[in-house]
Amino acid sequence: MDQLGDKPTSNTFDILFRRLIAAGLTRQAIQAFDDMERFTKRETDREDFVDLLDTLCKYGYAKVATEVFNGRKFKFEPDTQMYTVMIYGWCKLNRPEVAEKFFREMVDRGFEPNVVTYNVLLNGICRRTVLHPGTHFEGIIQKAENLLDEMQKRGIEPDVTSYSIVLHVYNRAHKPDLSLDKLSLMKEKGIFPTVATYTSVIKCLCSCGRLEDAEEILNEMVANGVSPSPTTFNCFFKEFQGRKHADNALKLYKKMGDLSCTPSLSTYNILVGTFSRLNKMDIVQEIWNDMKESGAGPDSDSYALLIHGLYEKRRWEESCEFVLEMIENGFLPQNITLEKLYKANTDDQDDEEDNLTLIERKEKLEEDNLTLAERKEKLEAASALDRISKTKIAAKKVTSSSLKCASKKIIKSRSKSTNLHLNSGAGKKWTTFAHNGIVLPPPYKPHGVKMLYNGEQVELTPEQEEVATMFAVMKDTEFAAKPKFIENFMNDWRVILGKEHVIKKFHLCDFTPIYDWHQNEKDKKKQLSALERKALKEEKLKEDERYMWAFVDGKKEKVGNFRVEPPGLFRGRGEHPKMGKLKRRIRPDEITINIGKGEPVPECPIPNERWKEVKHDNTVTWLAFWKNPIDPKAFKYVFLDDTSSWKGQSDKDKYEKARLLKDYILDIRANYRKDFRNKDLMKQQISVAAYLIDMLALRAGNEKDDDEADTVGCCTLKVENVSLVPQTNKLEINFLGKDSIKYENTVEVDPLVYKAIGEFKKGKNTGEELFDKLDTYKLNAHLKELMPGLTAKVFRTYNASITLDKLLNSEIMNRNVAEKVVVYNRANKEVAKLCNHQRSEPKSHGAQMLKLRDNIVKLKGVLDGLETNLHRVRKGKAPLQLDADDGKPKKNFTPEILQRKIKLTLDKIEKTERDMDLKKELKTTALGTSKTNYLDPRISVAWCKRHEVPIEKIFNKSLLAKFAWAMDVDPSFRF
DNA sequence: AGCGAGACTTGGAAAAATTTTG
DNA sequence: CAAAATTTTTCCAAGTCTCGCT
Repeated sequence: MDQLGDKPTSNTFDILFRRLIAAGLTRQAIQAFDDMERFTKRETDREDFVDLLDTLCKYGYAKVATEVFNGRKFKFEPDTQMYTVMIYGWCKLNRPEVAEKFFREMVDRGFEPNVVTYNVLLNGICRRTVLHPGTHFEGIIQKAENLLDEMQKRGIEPDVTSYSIVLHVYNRAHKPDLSLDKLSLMKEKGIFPTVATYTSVIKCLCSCGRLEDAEEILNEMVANGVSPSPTTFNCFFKEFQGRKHADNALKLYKKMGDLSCTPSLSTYNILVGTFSRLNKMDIVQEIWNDMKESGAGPDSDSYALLIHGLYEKRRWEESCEFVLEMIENGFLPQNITLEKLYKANTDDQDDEEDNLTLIERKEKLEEDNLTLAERKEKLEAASALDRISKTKIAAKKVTSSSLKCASKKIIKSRSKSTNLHLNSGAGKKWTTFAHNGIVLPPPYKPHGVKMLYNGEQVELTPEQEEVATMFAVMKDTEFAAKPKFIENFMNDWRVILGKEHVIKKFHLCDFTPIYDWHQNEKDKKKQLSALERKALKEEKLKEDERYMWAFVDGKKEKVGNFRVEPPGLFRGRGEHPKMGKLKRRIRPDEITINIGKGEPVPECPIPNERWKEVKHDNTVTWLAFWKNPIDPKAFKYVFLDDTSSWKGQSDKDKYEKARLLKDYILDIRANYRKDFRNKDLMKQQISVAAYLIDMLALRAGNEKDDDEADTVGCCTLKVENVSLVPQTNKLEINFLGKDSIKYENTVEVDPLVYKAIGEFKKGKNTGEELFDKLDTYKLNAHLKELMPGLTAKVFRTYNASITLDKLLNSEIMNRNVAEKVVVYNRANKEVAKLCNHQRSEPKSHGAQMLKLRDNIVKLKGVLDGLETNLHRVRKGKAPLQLDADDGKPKKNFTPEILQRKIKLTLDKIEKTERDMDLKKELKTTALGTSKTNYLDPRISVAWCKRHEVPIEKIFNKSLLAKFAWAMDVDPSFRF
C-alpha cells in the first residue's frame, strides 16, 4: 500500500483495528495504534483513542482496554466519554462491579457523568438478570432504583432509555405493580412513553395474569397516540393461548385490525397454535389466509403448528396436503412430523419397504442413480405398498396418494434445483465452522522433592519424578491400596526409570516426602485471600477466553472440553484391569483438528511441532480428537458445550423420539408378550429382553473386551445374575452395571417371562450368557421394525420421562412453593430409583443421622415434660419448670396452651423423622443424572408454569442454559 | 451377518463454589 | 467469621449406537 503511494488514512486504521481486535489480536491492534502517526502523518486525536477503547470494549476486551486506559501511555487525558466507554466494556463482560469502580473513580476525579453514562451502567447492572435467571431480583431492583435516585440528585433526569431498562427488569422479576408505578412516574415527569415502554409494561402485566390492567394500558396507549406494535398484542395472545380464551383472542385479533396494526409472523403463529389446539380449524383457516395475504408467512413453524394440529385431530388428509405445500415452499418438515404422518399411514409392518420414512425413501431414491422416470416408477411402487387400514380407509387412500405426490414434487423441485432449504448433503452438520483450537496442559514443573527408597533419598529425572508424584498425591485414595493399581503403576514407571535404576520394588518406595510437599502446596493455595483467588481466576479466564467460543454457521457457540487431558494415572471404575497405568501426555502430532475450510487453522502451541492432521469434515461436530492412550481402539473428542445448538437440537430430538414411543408402546408391549412362548429361541429371547428393558429400565448391554471392567447390561446378563425365586413369579436380579454400579432388585414378572428365563438358564454354567442368541444389534434391529428409529435406550428415556409426568400430575394445589418443590424432588427420586442412579454414601452421613436422632430424643424429652404438666394443670396443680423453658414463671399455663405446645412438638418430631427417612433414602441416590439426561425438561418447565413455581427452584444455572430450548413450552405441555 | 472404527450420550467422583451453621 | 454441609461444576470414564467394510 505504501509502495503504491496511497497514504493510509485513519479510516484504514480503523478497519485494521477492528479486524485485529475481532481476531483476538489486541496487542497487534495497540501496536498499530502506536504506529499510526508515522503512517498517516497526522496526529492521532482523542477521538481515535476513544475509538480504540470502544472497539476493544465492543469485542469484550475490557481488560485490555483498561490496561491501555490506565497505562496512560498515550497523551490523552481521560474524560467522561472515555469513562463511559470503559463502563460499557465491563458491563458487556457482565462485570458491573468493575464498571461501578470505574464510575466511582470518574466521579471522584471530578468528571460529571451524563445520562449516557448512567444508562450504560444501569443496563450493565440490570443485564445480569437476563443472563442469570437465578439472580435475586430484589437486589438488582434496589441497585437500579438507587442509581436512578442518584441520577436525579445529580440533576440528571432519567430518559426513556433509563426507564425502559428498569421496566425490563420488573418484567423479568414479575413485578407488575412496580412496573405501573414507574409508568405513572414517567408521565408525571413529562417523559412520553414509547411503544417499547408500553409494551414492556403490558408484557409484565400479561405474564402475571393481570389481563384487565394490561388492556387498560393498551387503551391508554392508543388514546395517547402511540400505536401498539404486533409485539404488544402478542403478549395478550400468548396469555390467551395459555388460558384457552378463544373468544378473547379472536376479539383482540379483530381489534388489531381496527387499529390497523399488521400482525407479525409470530402473531399468526401463536394464533394458529391456539386455535388448532382448541380444534377451531375454521378460524385457523381464516388466520392462515390472512397470513398468506399479508405476506408475513407462513414459515416452517407455522406449517409445523398447523400440521400437528390437523394430525392431532386425525385429519390426516389435510395434514398431508400441508406437508406437500410446505415442501413445495422450500421448508423441510421435521423428521418427526413425517414419521408421525407415516405412522398414521401404515399399519402392520410386514414389508420391509413399509418401515421407511418418507425421508428415507427420498434419500434412497436420491442415492440410486436413476433417471427421473425410473425414480417416479420406483416411488409409486413403494407407495403402493402402503397398507390401508380398515378404520382409516378413506383418509389413508388420500394420504398414500398425497405422499406419493409429495415425493414426486420433491424430485421435481430437486431437479429444477429451486430454493429448497433441504439439507443437500446427507448428514451435513455445518457450512462454516471456526474455532481457536484446544489448550495443551502446561509442561511439567519439577519440584525437586526427593522420595525415599529403602530409607535413602533417590535422584529422579523430571520425567521420573512426574510419574512418582502422580502416585504420591493419590496416597489417601483407595486406589493407592489396590494391588492391581500398584502393579500397573510400577510396570509403567519402571519403563521410565530404566533397567539400571535403583528403584525396583514398590514396598521399598516411600512417597511421603512428595505427598507432604503436595499437601503443603494445597494448603498454601487455601491460604490465599479471597481477592488473590479472584485475581487468579480472572487471569485464567482471560487466558481461556479465546478457546471458549466457536462459530458455527456464524453463530457464536460455547466450546465444551477444550483442554486436552493432562497426563496422570488411569483411574478406572470398579475392577478395571488397566487401573494405575500411566496415561501419557498427548503431543500435538497425535491430535487431529476439524475446522471449516478457509478458516484460520489454530496454530500449534508448541514450537517446531505440528498437528497430526487438519480436517474439514462437515458431517461431524467435533473440534479435535486423539487416540485414547489407555485404550487405542477408542478416541477422545473435543465437542461443543451442552448449551450449544447442536447439543440442544439432538437433546430435543431424543425426547421427541421418546414421545413418539408413547404412540407405539401399547403395540410394542403386545408384540413382545406375544413372543414370550415363541419356539424360535432368538425371537423368544428378544421378547424377554425387551420386556426387561421396558419394565426395569435396563441398559442394552453391548459386548465388552476382556481388558475392561467386567460389567453387564441386559443383553450380556450372565446366568448367575438372574435367579428364580421358587414358588413365586419373582426374579432376583443382581449384577454390576455401567460404572460397576450394583443393580439389585427382586421383582414380580409375567409368569411367562419367569418360565422363559428358567428355560434360558437350563444347562448353562456360571459365566455363560443368559441371552445366548442375542446381542444389542439384533435387539435394536428388531425394535426398529416396530418403530422408526427405536433403540433400547429410548425405553429408558421414555419410562423416565413418563414417570415424572405422571407423578407430577397429582393434585398439589394449596401448597406453598417449598412444598411443591418437595413434590417435584420426590418424583425425581422415583425416576432416579427406576434408572438405578446411585452415588457413594456421603462421608458425613453417619454423623448427620446421629445428630438428627439426638434431636428426636431431646424433643421427646420435652414432650414428656409437657404431658406431665398437662396432667398436673388439669388436676389443678402447679406446672413444673421444664428444661426447655426459658425460666419465666408459668402462671398462664392453661390446658389449651399446653396442648398446643404438645401438638407443635409432635409436629417437630414428625418432621425430623421425615427428614431422617428422606436423608436415608437419598443417601445413595443421585438425582442429577436423570435430570440432565432422562427427563424431558419441558415437563418440568410446563409444570412450573402451571403451579407458579419459579423454574430456578428446579434447574440450576447450567441446566437452565442447557435447556434453553425448552423454556418457552406451553404450560399445558404433557410428555 | 459380523466386526471394528467412529461419534456421540450418559455417569459418578472429585474439585470448586456457595450456603448454612455454630 | 470459620468450619461444616450442600450444591454446582468439572473431569474424564464408560456406555450406546451407527456406519462402512468384508
